[in-house]
Amino acid sequence: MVMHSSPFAAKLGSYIDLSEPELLVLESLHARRKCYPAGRDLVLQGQPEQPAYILAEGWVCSYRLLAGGGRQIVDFQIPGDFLGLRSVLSRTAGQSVEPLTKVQASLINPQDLMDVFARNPRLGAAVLWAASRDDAMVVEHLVGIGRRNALERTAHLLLELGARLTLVGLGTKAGYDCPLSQYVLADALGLSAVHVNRVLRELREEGLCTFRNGRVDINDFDGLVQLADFDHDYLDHDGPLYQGVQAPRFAA
Amino acid sequence: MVMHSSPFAAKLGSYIDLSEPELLVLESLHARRKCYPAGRDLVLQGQPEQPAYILAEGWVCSYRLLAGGGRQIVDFQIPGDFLGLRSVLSRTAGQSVEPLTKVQASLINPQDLMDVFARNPRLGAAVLWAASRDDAMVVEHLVGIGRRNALERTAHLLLELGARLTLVGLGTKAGYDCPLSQYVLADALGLSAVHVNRVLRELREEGLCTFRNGRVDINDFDGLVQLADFDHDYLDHDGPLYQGVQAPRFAA
DNA sequence: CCGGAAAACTGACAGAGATCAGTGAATCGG
DNA sequence: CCGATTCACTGATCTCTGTCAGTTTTCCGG
Repeated sequence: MVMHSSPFAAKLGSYIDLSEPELLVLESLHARRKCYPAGRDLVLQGQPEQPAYILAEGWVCSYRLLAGGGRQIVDFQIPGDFLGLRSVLSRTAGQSVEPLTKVQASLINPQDLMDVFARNPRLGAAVLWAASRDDAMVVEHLVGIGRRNALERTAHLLLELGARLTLVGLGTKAGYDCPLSQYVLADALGLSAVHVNRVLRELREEGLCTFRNGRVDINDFDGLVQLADFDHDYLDHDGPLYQGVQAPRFAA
Repeated sequence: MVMHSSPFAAKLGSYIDLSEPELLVLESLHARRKCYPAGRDLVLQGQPEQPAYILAEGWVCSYRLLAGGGRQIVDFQIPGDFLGLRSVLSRTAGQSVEPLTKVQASLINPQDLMDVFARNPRLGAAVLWAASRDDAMVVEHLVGIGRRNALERTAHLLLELGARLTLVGLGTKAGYDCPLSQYVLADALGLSAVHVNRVLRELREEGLCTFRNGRVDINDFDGLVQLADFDHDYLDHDGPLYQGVQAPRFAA
């Protein structure tokens, strides 16, 4: 793997080899990079004409609010991830997007994005793949909440975050920095904060992993994987389709 | 709304006005229509090169299997819906697709599909919108399983199915035919079949809706909507984006 | 460095839903 | 049309997770 200037390039670069010009194009998307404080939503559920961003630094979550006052976090975004890509396509945002830490993000002009894709089909394919990986993660969360118990589900989330962070150079098999509070974790896992606390304690006592002071230490990777029934495939299987994009079909 | 020859055309036609030629193109996609028995998977999770279909008749579910033997149904597909569209993009199928009844479906050649989109951008946009609606439904299921109790969740699913069936002319506000068993419902709702039974009884006793002998009768639509916190928006908001597809931006 | 606020943590108790172990009702292929 | 299989349905019990009501620890701005 090449040294990458941005997590976004690192992420795409881990699936297709990026040429010098392509790296420059990706860099150009970061032109309007700005800093945003934690807690103030970047995208608002139900609002039209919401912006899209590429996240350069910090953590973000996308969530849905319910009438009863509860919220369900659908996914977390980490550096290199798109924010609100869906709302570019479907006009109205289905979810809100909130920074969980101070973040740096680049505002994306939809038209610029389309132009980039038109001129660099491989990048378009890579982003499309990334979007479809995001969908796969949502499905995985659905499966987890529907069919895994609290312990398995929590282990699964911690592993998933670890895998994603490792991809952009922000984590290893041994652990990663994680700014999520137990309340936030609870909103993502469909649990109460109290129970998240109990579950984290159990993971610690079982010698599987330790989540403390903003740091996740994975003590027994294989044990965790087994407990969570964690299947790495949904995160990094084939990568984007090249046929018809990189080269015409008959050339294969 | 015009009289439509297929549920697929009915679905797309409810969001963009379809011209005569466009209707013919949609019809041509149904060329390889075939019948498939209940229970034999059409798409297999984890397998590469899986086919895609447009469902013409019958009910289908897409699901994920877990190591423990449980399964989580991610979504149901009804006539007019795409099957395995995602696997066309990402090479490997993330979910299996199983017919719940005898079905009729049209096998789709990915290349044909791309050609159709290239020549009929409005149809491409409409299908893209439909795909994004599918994603919104998955998110809605996630929110439901994470934050709604069994009664609300079940009510929500029954309402969602009703709305979708109504769109393609297979249901009304008053009810619809529904071939789902309580076991299947349980796999979709993240509940046990026993509890689904109890929940359905309660919905019946509360005078909200009656699910019996393959028929859902909605007795108190507004009551159900309120109980489920059902927000129709995620199913039928704006429809696809026209800008940049139907006409260049400056023409607006 | 200090005080206040947020986050982490804990025990006691309650409740939603799972599991177990069945009995009736419907459906269907032969 | 009949036996078998699937599906619908029920009560009793158990357990996982939520709720309540705190205390302690950590963090952060002034």
